Amino acid sequence: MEQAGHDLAEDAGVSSSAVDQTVRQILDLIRNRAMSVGDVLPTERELGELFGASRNTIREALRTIRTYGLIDPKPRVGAVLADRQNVAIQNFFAAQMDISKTSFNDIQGFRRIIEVSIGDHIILNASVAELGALDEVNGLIETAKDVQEAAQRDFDFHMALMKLAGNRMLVQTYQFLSPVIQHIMTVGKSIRPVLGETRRAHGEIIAALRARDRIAYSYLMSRHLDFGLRFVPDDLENARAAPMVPSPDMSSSKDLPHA
Amino acid sequence: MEQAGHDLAEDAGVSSSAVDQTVRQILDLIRNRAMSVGDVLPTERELGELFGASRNTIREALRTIRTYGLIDPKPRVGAVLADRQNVAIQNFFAAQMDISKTSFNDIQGFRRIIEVSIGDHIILNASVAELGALDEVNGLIETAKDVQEAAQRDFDFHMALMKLAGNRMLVQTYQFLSPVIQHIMTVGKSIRPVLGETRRAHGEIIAALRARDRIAYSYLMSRHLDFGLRFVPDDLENARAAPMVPSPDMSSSKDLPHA
DNA sequence: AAACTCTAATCTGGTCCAACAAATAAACAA
DNA sequence: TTGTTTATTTGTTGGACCAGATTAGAGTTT
Repeated sequence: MEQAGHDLAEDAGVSSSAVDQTVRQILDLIRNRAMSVGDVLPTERELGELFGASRNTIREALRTIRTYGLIDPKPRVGAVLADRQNVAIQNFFAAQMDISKTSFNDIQGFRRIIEVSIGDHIILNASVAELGALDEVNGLIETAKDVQEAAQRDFDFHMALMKLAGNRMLVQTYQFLSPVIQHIMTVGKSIRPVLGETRRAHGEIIAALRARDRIAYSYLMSRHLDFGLRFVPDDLENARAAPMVPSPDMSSSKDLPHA
Repeated sequence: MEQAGHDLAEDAGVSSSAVDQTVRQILDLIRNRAMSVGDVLPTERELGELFGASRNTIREALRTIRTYGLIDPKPRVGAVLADRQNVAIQNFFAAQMDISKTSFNDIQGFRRIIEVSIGDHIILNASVAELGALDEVNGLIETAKDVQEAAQRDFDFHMALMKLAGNRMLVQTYQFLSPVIQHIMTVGKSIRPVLGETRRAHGEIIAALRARDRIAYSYLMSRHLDFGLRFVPDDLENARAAPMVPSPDMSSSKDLPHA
């Protein structure tokens, strides 16, 4: 049976499909040329000539890279290196159909494991000034105009905590999960909007950190996360009302600054 | 900084590209027919006729769904509904994160945070039989013929622990880091090969779990990780592990070092 | 007649090709 | 400056062929 027990790279056959090879080649191209966001890839025809593949093959490879949120093709310009992984990840999770209970519980459980246990690191690393900045971030929560912005502020606070732990892998992982976490927050807040309570809970957490009280931190953070999760329904089906299922790809969304 | 413009919910994508529409249609098809893993989608030609799109468009849409890990096309059969999100999520991981920018200390610190704090979850979730299986995995360590295999066995033990915690996100994250972790282990063991000590330390950890003693687990695991880290030099720049370039799709995921 | 073997037709995804449509950056004209 | 044209690029289509696996069937053997 197909079980996850096996390691990846079992057959490691050198012969993969032309599209897969092209994906690798394009990613290598991006890496070797040290391209960054905003740069444009060669045109599809040029890539085809470069790698000896037809334009259809190139397009399928670009479609994969595009699904990762790494590029955003524009007519007349080419594929622009993009930074839309958050949208891509959101689409990824939205495409999973059994996303309802298990996956969200997994992610919340993952948060719980991480956030509760970083107290020690924050206590060791964070300065008084940094804790003050935390207070400032927390204060913004109640200025949110709508549910989505409130979720954004809430997430900002937890992300600020992550950063204080002083571990980049931690921050990257949390960043990776940010679309889903914010979605969970949005759903929870739209069901039960209690910005004041959230702010107070965050404040208590900050106070525990100021007192360098790791026991209090663990308790308060654990309680805070449990409380938030309580109001997330088991079936997130109606959650589709929230902006969880945008266009499958990024579809060159124009980021109008004011619209 | 992240651009604050959240464009997710605004236009709801009334007029997206044909490929994007097709992706949605195929996903809807899967949902409406209540298809599950193992079922086969209609052929590309049939889908094209069904949705009024050319086969190339269908193929690009399928390529996206494939990148999500939802299907696994097989010649002469069709696109089989698959359950390869674990591989897919790793590719998304790799596409977003630049491991090279995180130091090995970051990754070890990340391990420490996770592995030390999952004791509670293992104590709650793991049965006696599962702890016995853990013993079995641990016993294989001293059968390793070379350093690399020893690192593999060592990693297997820690991965088995992760799985006992009962959180898939955790397992996927650990799986994603496996090349780097195993590399660290390999370096450490080649500097100071102490398979017996490792096995004994693991045994103590298992004993703590059997006794449902969370304090002992935290202490022993923490000591174990610190001990292993002590013999890893700080700069592992020259000895990079496998590159973290994502395998394009799930088909035959291979982590061959380039060059 | 029934069972087995080998072969050819058939169906699938994988790849390629040529063309046209739509969008738009850039050059150009008013 | 403003509107228009042009050229280039992606988006989409319809077709073609290939490699490989499955299937149907003819032929052979029991």
